[in-house]
Amino acid sequence: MADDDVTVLLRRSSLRVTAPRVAVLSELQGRPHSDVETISAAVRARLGSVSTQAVYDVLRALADAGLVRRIEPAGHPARYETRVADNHHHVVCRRCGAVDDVDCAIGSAPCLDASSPQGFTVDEAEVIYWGLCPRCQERSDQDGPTPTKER
Amino acid sequence: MADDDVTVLLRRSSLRVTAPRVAVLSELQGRPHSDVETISAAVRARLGSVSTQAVYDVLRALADAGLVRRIEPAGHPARYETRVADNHHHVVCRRCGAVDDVDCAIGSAPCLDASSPQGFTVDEAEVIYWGLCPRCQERSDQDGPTPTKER
DNA sequence: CACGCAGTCTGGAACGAGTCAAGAAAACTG
DNA sequence: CAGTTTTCTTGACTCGTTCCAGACTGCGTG
Repeated sequence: MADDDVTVLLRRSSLRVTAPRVAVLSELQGRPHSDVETISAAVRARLGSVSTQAVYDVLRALADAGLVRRIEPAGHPARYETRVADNHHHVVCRRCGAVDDVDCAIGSAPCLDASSPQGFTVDEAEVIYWGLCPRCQERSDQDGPTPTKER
Repeated sequence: MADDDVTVLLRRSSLRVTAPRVAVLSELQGRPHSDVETISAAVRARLGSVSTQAVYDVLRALADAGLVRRIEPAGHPARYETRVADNHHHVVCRRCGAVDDVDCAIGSAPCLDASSPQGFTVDEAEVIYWGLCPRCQERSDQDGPTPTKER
């Protein structure tokens, strides 16, 4: 997606159009499920120098505006993705933390009715599948036993 | 559950029976979904003094042995529970972090088949429902608008 | 098209949860 | 019980993330 389109996206959410924002959003399109460090590196490669703080701020602004979704798999730093319109879930590799999309097994969001437990008001059902990515499956066939729950 | 029973549990998993372990496990039975701090406090009230580190170590040992399950809701410290035999899920309050059990919507574990996405080997489907607990619903009716995604 | 200010960015300090390391102190083994 | 192995204590430290104060800037207004 061209930077122009990203600009339109930002404007449409009444967010100021700044270089860091354009860069973050644009880089994120090409690298779904990146963590802050990866994003920072990409943004810096493009703009020269951007503070880590700015990246955090931008990501928060984008997330608040609904342009970006934050994923926080237990035991791994947060990831971000731009695929935000639909209701999909994620597979996370126990060993290397790789993340991939999984289309919703059931239907529309929240895709599972929690049977209104204990008076809670539920507005989102988050599903995370845990397992091993292809690459790590290979590795564990060779060296050593399957990792246990890890840490 | 009496400490004797807890002792048996530990032995059965070939874990050494130490005061901190008995205390942690036993307190956890009465307080499901406690975080480390709560557990430490309870254990100290019972034993006098136990280092935080010991609590972490004990919890890890128990988790590795499968006597305890660790829950890590994004943005909240880890919680622990002793209900491990069945396959159930959790509701988490966006505002106060309260956790409650939800019986599995579908069937046995993993209760949702990830349609074997991108070659991942899936061994667990984790479901977290996000919402507001009864108490926080009240509070938000009064003071101020519903919290957005929080943070 | 200069002005002004809310909204952004920089750099650095600070924080909470959790981990690592080394030695002292217990729990099983025979 | 003496020996061996595991666990607990203490304290320093990492990592991801947030907070703060001040400098800077995109952009609606006059």
